[in-house]
Amino acid sequence: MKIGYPCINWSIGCKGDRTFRLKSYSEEKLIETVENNLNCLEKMLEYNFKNNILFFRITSDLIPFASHPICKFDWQDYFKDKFQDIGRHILKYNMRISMHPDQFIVLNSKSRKVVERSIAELYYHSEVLDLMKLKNDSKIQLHIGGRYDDKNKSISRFIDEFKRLDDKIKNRLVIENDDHIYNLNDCLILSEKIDIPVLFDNFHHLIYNNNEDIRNCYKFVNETWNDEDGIPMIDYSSQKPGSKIGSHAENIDLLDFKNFIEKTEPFNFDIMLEIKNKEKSALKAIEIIKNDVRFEKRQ
DNA sequence: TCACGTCAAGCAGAT
DNA sequence: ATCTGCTTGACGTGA
Repeated sequence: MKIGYPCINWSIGCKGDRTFRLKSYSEEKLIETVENNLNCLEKMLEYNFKNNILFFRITSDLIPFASHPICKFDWQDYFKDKFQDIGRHILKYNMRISMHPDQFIVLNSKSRKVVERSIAELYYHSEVLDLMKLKNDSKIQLHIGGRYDDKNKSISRFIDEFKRLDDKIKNRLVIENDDHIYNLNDCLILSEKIDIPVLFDNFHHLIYNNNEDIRNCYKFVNETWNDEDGIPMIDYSSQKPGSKIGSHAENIDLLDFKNFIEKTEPFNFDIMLEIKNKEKSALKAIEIIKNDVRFEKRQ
């Protein structure tokens, strides 16, 4: 059971998601920015290793405009050695990596242009993981997409597009339940059809579910991940007190987290904390697991 | 140095 | 119609 946080570390004064405006695009600027981003990524991973945080989500902004037509630069080749170096560290540290393309990536869009752009962006994500030579247990997590007033047709479009994807994307893609269109049940049904792992998001599930027995959920989710995929990844968050339903907490709610871990027994997962203060909450979560003998066997 | 308008990209739901 | 949230502010021009 690895604990992680997404994309940004607030403690080390360096973030790996620096970008710039399309208008100011130049190769020099791209190289300079990516150099910074990769160096910061390295530092964040070092910090994580020292603190036993062995799960991390790499930002989609690592290579700005990587999938945009304006980018003709062969960043894959230029940064090949650096990527390999980072990848070697990840493997040596026994870390797990995920990525999460942002809201513009909609594989089941009704617009062909949006679908093509989405595929290009997914390709970029898989290139990053491939350049680091990470195994297929490093995943790219995506929601199923839009509803467009017809869920069945929209799911069919997802299936059609998925089947046409390059194997290197297919081998890394996992689907995540969202909090208002496609819930866990939808993901499990789709998973059965195209054999794709389901990444369970407990907070989305809390907001949007089918009143399932939670232990059954973990059981079914668990079955969608095979040996090559690694143990299942889970996104964990809790409600920000006093805020709109669905707002992610600033700080980890230790009682809720403990409760959550207890309920997932006996399954083993890697847990991504979608909590705003990032590494601070990860450190607390790791303490909880370390100090509870019941959780020992699942480490 | 700082204020502030704007930023590659989609979609749904609230106002 | 327009705004907001999503995983998250921050780029960069103009004064």
